[in-house]
Parts: sequence; structure tokens; C-alpha cells
Amino acid sequence: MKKINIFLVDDHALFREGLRFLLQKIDFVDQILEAQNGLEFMEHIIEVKDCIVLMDIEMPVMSGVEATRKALERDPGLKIIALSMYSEESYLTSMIEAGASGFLLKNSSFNEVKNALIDVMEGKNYYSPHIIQSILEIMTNKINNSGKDRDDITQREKDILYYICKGFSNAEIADKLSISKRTVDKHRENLLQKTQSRNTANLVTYAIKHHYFDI
Amino acid sequence: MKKINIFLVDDHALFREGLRFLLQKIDFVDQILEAQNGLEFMEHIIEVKDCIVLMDIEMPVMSGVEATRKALERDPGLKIIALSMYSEESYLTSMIEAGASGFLLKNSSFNEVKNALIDVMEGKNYYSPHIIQSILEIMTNKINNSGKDRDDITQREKDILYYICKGFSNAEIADKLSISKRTVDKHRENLLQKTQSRNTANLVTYAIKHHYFDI
DNA sequence: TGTAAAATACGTATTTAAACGTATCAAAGG
DNA sequence: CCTTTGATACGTTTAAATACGTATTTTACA
Repeated sequence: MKKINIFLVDDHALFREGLRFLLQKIDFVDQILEAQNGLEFMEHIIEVKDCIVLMDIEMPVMSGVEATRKALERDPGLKIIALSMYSEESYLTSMIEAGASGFLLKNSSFNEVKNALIDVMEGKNYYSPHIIQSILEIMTNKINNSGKDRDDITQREKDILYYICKGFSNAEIADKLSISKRTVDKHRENLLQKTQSRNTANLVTYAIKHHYFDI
Repeated sequence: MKKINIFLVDDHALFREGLRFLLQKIDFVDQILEAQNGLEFMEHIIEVKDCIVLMDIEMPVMSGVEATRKALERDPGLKIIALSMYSEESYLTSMIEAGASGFLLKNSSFNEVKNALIDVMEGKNYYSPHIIQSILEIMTNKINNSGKDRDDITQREKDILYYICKGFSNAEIADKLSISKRTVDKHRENLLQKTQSRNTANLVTYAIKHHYFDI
């Protein structure tokens, strides 16, 4: 059997250490590399080949999504499996868009990780059962609403949402973006409607929950 | 050397699996038990003795803080080490109040975990260097402000903050708590001042960041 | 028991957000 | 080519939040 190398990217040393230990027992695993964030990973990925990356999403300095995107731009053949604590839709879609070959949850078993590695080695994709469930839900949602997805926040709205979460008033946001305050009012109104929020508090929790804004 | 049992309480199976594997290598470790939340832990802790608990804080169903408090009520001699992703002050103080014998961060090394276990076995407490740092900061802060701590949010204010985060207006909160709207106005004003927030958005991110409100 | 802190309440003013409405223009896509 | 969507902008009105005050009562605790 052909051997592969594993690149572990996660900011929690203890998690890396434990997982490394488990991975070392796998017969088809050769070298195991580690990085504690996306940037550190980017600095060393060039040196390695025949490598499957296990990539955490929430990391300081450079997130898993960004690192995945950048690494695949440079080497489109690279295999990256997302390893997340949450099955958040935004994470899922971001990582799929970025080009990840798989998506695992941290509450999955090590056996599942092993299966994912085998699938990805063979050129297939692998998604956790929970993730498949989420994907199906997103799909049916998209079909039923045929585009009119109530969670479909536009890029401009995301920008506005970001500044709202930062604590800027509509007037200040308008100033920052050099648009009319009334436009910001409207975006905010649309955001409230799309996220089914009553007010700013709801909007902020929504934004944080769906990772449009990170604390 | 006397042997001990370890009880791993964490909702991420993969993390548990890796850590279990590492712990198994330690010569003074006998049995290793697992639970995926506080409740599951509570149901099985009675059966075990000579046990050190490695307890995650953020878990579904029952948090680590609650589980620690309840378990120590029943068995005050139990040794519990908190294992957290964040060195948040609120987590730290909550766990210390609850009676934890130690506090480790998930980005610490396995060697540190081992040292913590040895210390706690010997009846000592163990805190991560980062945690010590946080404790010192809290202490100096408390001394310098001698009580007039700006982060000292009262219980009533916490209640108000919770309802604000839930998206209720001041009038609604007043109704819920059967007090005047003006009183809620005042509490809110004090909250803004104490948390150094400009507005609701800032207040909500503060609350989430400091775990006064969980998403 | 005396004192400090917390919780309560009210007055007034300004600013901001929220909830309606309408409308134009550019870009994208069938 | 036409339709849809997104971004832009404006008007009006009400509700809510913010920002200053002051003051009383209750609670905790030294």
C-alpha cells in the first residue's frame, strides 16, 4: 500500500498531540507534520508532497478556510479535510467552496478519521454523516425556496453586518463606506428581515452564531 | 507508586480518544473512563474511586462548571481538573468557585497534563502558566480598584444583560421582572458603562465573550 | 447597628433604530 | 432582450436606546 503523509493544522497542542499519536498507529501513514495555524501551515506546505491535510477551521492568525483557499490556489492537487467542532452551514459551504476534499466533526470517532483518509487517498471525498445531513437540509431548503433563501445574505449586507457588530452606528457605517445613511438603514432593515431578528441584539447573536462576525 | 483512575469528560470523541491514548502510556494511570457531558459523568462518578477528573467546560446538556459543583457537593474529596479552550476570567473564577483542583488549557502540551495529574495526586493544585498570568491580572485589578472593579457586574445586571441578549426591549424586561422600565434603563446604562460599550451591539459581544450569554 | 452597595424609581433630552413606504440604476442570468 | 436581484437613495413616523441628572429603599456585612 502506498504511504501518505499527514499535515495536522490545529491551534490546540493537546488535540494535535493526541491525534498524532492515534495516526502514528495507522500502517499507511508515513510522516506527520504539525502547524498551529493557517499561516504556519502555509510556510511549510511547499516542502511536502503526497500529503493529506487535517485542517481545523477556527484558528487564530489565519483561519482554516483562508489557508485552504490559498494552499489550493498554489497546489490544486492537495487534499484537505476540514476538522471542525461545528457543522455550521457557513463553515461547511465555505470549506467546500474553498475546495476541501472532506469534512469531519471533532466528535466523530478516530475510525471515521481513518476511513476519511482512505477515501481521500483514493481521490474520493468524505463527509461525516452529520455533515451529509446538513448538506441535504441546505439542498432541500434551496430547492424549496428556489433562490429566495431567507438566509441568503448578500456581500454588502455582510459588510454592514460586520460594522454593526463592531458597534458602529448607521451614520458611521455610511461614512466608512461613503454611501448614504439611508442606504445603511435599508440594508439593516433587510438584515433584520432576512435573519428574522427583532433588533440589534438578535442580529449580533445571529452574526456570531453564523460566523459572519468572530469575537 | 500509587495508581489512579482518570475520568475524561469532553463532548468531542476524537479529543477524548486521542487523550485516552496518551494517558494510557502513563505508568501511574490505571483505568480511564469517559463521558461526553456533565450529566453522563454524574451518572457514573459514584461507582469510581481514586479518580482524577479531566473536565471540559463547554459541553451540551450539563456544563463542566455545573458538573464540578454537583460532584463536589456529593464527594468533596474528588479531584477535578478543568480543561478549557479559553482562559476566560469567568470560566476560571467559576471553576475555582466550584472547587476545581486545577485548570489546564487545551493548547498546553501533554507533558503539562501529566505534571498536573502528579501535582493533584499529591493533593496540590495545578494551574497552567497562562492561567497563573490571568489570575495575577485579576488580582492586581481587584487590588487597584479595591472593590470598585469596572468588570464587576451585579447579579441583577447579569439578569438584565441576559434578557437584552435574548432580544427583549427594556419595557419587556421590566414587565418580565415586574419592575419599572426606568429601572431597566438605568441597569442598561450602568452595563454600558461597566463594560465600556457604546451600544447594544457592543454589549452583546461583550456578554458572549465573557460567557454571560451562550449562543 | 451603622455603612456601603445594590436595586429601585423618576425627569428630561438627544440620538439611533425600526417599520412602513417608494424608486432608480447597474449587473447578472435565463 | 427582458426579468430579477442587489445596491443605492429618500420620506415619514414611532419606538427604543443613550446620556445626563437625582433620590429612596432594601440588602448585606463589617
